[in-house]
Amino acid sequence: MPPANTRQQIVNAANDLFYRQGFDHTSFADIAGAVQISRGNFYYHFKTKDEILDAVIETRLADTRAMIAAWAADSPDPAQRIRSYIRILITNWDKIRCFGCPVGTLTTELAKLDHGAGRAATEVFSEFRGWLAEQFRALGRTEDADELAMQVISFSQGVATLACAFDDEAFMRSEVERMSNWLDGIAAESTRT
Amino acid sequence: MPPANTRQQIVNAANDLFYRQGFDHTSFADIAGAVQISRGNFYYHFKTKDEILDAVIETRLADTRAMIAAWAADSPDPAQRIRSYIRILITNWDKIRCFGCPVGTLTTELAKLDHGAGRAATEVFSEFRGWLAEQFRALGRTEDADELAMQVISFSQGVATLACAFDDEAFMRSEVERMSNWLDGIAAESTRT
DNA sequence: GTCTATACACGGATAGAC
DNA sequence: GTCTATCCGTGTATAGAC
Repeated sequence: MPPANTRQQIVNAANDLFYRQGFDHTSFADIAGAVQISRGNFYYHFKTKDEILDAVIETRLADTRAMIAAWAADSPDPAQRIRSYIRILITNWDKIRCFGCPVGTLTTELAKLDHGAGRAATEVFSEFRGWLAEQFRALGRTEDADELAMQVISFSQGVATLACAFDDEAFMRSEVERMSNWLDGIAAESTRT
Repeated sequence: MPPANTRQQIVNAANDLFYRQGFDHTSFADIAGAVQISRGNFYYHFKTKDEILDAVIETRLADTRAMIAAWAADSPDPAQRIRSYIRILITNWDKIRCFGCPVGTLTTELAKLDHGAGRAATEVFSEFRGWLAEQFRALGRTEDADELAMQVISFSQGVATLACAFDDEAFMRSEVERMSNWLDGIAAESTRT
């Protein structure tokens, strides 16, 4: 088949490398090597490294929206939908154990670099946050929906960070289980009324 | 007064810069500038950048032990001791809001760099983990003391990551409050027997 | 112990041929 | 659109004077 759009190949490779090595530590040479393209070439597609970062974040934002849409299509049950989010820890464990959460690690790296794209990177969190809050609202938690959404994301960030540091799958699994039980409790409250 | 040991000054400056800018992104020039020393000079004290990192981690480990000892001296009450840990989020908020947790962000960075010192960095987590588990054991939770310790650390990591991304002090404070209430519940169980 | 000078590789970025 | 060649700053690290 004809190779996909070179620009998109660059973004895909950068997306992966920024996750695995960090943004700052990833060089043009790294990306060029992954795409099998000459270093000089992709200045045709992107003028600066920051432009690549912007494109990567845009891609991640789109991927996030697609993932959320898929979860929404999977089940109409709000609790089940929230569970889908929590279970990313299991689904992506192979990568998370090595590199942590792509969203959390990028935002903190950009914070340390004092990089302007930090706000854009945080948008990915906001996407999850808004959608999770919707689900909690559907469970009758109109007052604290946003707070609960933040708690769920915070939970997953903590587990990702610690489970990666200790490379501890058992801890990750027991925490997912615990969170799932907590969710059952909230869902039960909502059906009781 | 006579300037403190140059070696220690270097380590202190590196400690701070590694936290604020990240290890990889901090150059010798940055450290030299902070210590007001010539670049060439501190090769007398450290042969490589990795050696500075080792010294920084050693310092952090010592600082952690000192902090724990201070908390232990502050109160004999295990619940209060655990609360001291949780309240770091408030105490160090000025820095955490900008740079996250020093321990969590360093371990994840070193994981991405595939740096050998990652294991040493994780030791700082282990120090907290062991001590927190002791406190939960003192509260009668002999079975799941270590798991609870991990939950507390995981909690603080999640809050640090999210509160930093959104620069949201209110969220951090409400979460510290929630965790504190959870702790009260555990402490109450222990006195009931 | 501290400095200056310098070696040398790698980083991002540009020019211009094909 | 893709390549080669190249510029220039910065990064780690060394040599050697003081």
